[in-house]
Amino acid sequence: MDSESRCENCIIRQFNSLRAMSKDELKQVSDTKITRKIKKGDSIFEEGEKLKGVYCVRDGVSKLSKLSANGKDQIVKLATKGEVMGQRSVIAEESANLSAVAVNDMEVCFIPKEAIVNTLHKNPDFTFEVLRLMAHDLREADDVIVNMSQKTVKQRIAEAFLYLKKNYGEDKNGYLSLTLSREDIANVVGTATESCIRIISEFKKKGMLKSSGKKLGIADEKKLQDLADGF
Amino acid sequence: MDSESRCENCIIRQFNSLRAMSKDELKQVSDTKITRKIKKGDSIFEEGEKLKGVYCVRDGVSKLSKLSANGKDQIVKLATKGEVMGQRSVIAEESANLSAVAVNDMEVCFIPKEAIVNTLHKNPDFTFEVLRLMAHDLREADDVIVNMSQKTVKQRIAEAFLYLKKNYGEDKNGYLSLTLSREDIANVVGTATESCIRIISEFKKKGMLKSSGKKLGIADEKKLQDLADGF
DNA sequence: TTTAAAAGCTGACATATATCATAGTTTCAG
DNA sequence: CTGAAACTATGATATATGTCAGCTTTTAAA
Repeated sequence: MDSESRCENCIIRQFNSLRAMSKDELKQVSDTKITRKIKKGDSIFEEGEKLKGVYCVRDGVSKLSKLSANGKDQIVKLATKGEVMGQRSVIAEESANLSAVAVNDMEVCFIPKEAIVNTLHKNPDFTFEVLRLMAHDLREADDVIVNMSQKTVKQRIAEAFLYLKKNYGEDKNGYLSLTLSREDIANVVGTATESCIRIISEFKKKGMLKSSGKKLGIADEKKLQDLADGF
Repeated sequence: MDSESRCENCIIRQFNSLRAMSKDELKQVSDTKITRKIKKGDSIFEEGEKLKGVYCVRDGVSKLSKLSANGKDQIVKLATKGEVMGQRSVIAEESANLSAVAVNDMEVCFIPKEAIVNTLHKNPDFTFEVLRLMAHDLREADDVIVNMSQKTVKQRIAEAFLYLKKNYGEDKNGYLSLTLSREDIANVVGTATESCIRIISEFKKKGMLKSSGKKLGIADEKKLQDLADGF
């Protein structure tokens, strides 16, 4: 599969609308995109920046985070292959509210906002699909709000590991494919790094998590799930 | 202003698209809507319910909340005159993820989902406007997530009062127009009712809030803002 | 008007979590 | 290979917040 068609797939998968975009429109997106390689730890865009387009993740994982007043980063979302970053800012014509930083080496393709806005205006089915996805995202955001305010740090960390397994899978030995630093996990669940480390150690002692080198794996999914659910 | 045109205004204001909806479409919405009166404390729809349409708030305020595993309600949003409830569920074709309960006596109008979906499919400008609003909402949801996980309860309560003043205003004596119970405030900021009561008392002692009867008012906005910002 | 229920308040106490300090361990650039 | 920097780990302690219990005041229904 060449890079052109792979990039189209990003858009198509994200917007779930192969049928909704005409050949011409796809062609236009392909013609205008630019591919970039991003090294682990490097930034793709920063909070407050005016985005000139959206970024489609072709390979690797990016963390989308926001700096809070107390100087801590809160990771709001992890974006992986096939996902698009920056579309909210482009659609709402607002500056980016999140920063995007590469969790590991990445490849992203850039799609100028004109191409997106153009298609949105010309192709109602496409727009409707984007709307449906955004409605779904909004629902998920509500769930996150409830979890953040009602669950304990332990429960949220348990959930984070279940999420990592569900969304990124595990290798043949049962270790999570995506390895995040303790600090990143802490920033996902909104806690102090030390607390995160302590709880992970506790989970290992209790046989819910296992580790091998710097890899972490889920050893007892049911126990972890029960804890996350508050039992 | 008769009730028909007022209801149209709800939709128009919410979707910010007077020009985007044709006369015929507006007519169709008017023809299909049903008006309902809701008493304080009564429910408009429940979490998990399949909504047959959206509700447009014509008068009063509704709290949109979700029951968490530990049995506490988390209020995710307050919907007031001109706002529409249930559109996410209708657009994403998912069951409602939030319950809507009247904070005070309300009047709402019901718009069947066919009318909405119909217009969404036929009128791309309308769809694009809805999309823009939803993109904006999603950004706000991200901000709430960051606040919930990074700010203290005191900061969040301070913010809640500033929000109430900003969005619902105050009477001539400087008391908030919208009076919420301590429990409701606690459920907005995600804390225990007792903690909320204690902190409100503290704010009164420190001259940041004032009270008269069951009304609360902001006595020192700057102090409250500084606290919310972490100074 | 009476009275039960809901809301508001306060104290005592338990506990989760943050913070600070220190040290071992891994990673990686030079 | 080596040293500095980043990451992981753990203890001691402080603090914010939740929980439980009892009480008063307000609200609203009979």
